[in-house]
Amino acid sequence: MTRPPDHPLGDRVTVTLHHLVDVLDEYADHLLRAEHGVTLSQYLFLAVLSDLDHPDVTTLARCLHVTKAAVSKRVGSFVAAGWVRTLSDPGHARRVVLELTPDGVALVRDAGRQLEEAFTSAFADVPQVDLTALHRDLTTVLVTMRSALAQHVPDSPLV
Amino acid sequence: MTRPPDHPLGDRVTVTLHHLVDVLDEYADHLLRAEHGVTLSQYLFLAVLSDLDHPDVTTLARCLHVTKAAVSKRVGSFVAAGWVRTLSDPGHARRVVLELTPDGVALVRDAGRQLEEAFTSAFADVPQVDLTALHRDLTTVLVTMRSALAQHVPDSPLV
DNA sequence: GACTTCGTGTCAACCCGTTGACATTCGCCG
DNA sequence: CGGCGAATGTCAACGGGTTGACACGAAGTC
Repeated sequence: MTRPPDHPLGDRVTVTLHHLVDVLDEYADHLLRAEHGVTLSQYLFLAVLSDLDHPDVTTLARCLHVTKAAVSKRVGSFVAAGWVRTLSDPGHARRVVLELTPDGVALVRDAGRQLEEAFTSAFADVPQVDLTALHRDLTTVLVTMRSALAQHVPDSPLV
Repeated sequence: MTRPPDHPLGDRVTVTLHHLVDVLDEYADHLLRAEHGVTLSQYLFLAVLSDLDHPDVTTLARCLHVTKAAVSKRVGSFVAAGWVRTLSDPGHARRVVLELTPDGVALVRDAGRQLEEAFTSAFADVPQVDLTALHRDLTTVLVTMRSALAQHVPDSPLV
């Protein structure tokens, strides 16, 4: 331990949070690759799309918390993989409307269910902590930090 | 809400965790850019380097939880910015040893202190939750999920 | 000394994100 | 009708990550 008293990487809680989401993501990513041949990033794209009703590129980008350029670049590979179809709005020539193919719907359904089961069974191995209370506290911290962010960075896409 | 009962994105807690780290990172990134002209990613590179004693590329990569190729590519820009120096091990011709310049040391010290202050003051605005207990519970969940990950992905860099 | 094996760093190709610029289209208003 | 601002999607250039291949040096073995 080079410097025990002052930790240079921000408060320790932030480090633990990062580690936790890294582990959770790696776990989900491995399950999705092995069982469904998709990346976690790809699954999230399709899952968010499945919750929307024929969004355009801009709307999907906002819901994914990324830029429209990022979505625009990825659409091609999803269409090539057979999970997504692009439609054109007859009333708005520049709009590109997105929808899942039947294959995409099935993938999101099956992968989502399996992911749900895996995480609930994994979380069941932590009886010492009250997950509902933990979630509530995390939400409280989140809203506080979000307002703190809004004060310092008013035009952030996360607020 | 298209599907209220079953959430396809894994348990809600995971979503909240992602949002929280996103907000925390954005907050830190904005502070570092405005006050010190560095990205959060750049600061983390330098801060981890500052905690090690003349590591080589492979060692720093392991501590950053990235591949050595990722570190190898970034070193050049850090040297060009004047924060990092590269040394060569006289007893090991292929090793590239890294160290901070005085500028790099000062940057990590100043930015780290300011980051620490900002986060402690922000967390002080959440008196409703016991941060120590929250941290303890998060750590408990982390170790459980890490062992769950180790069971499914034995050769993961995170375990 | 020659051989194999391992460790180390670099490279190319790719994935995925950003910003800034751009052409096109929509919609409003004079 | 004409013009002009806002919205939309795409592109190039870049930051930063990965994997797989590779060249080279270190080290043990025959």
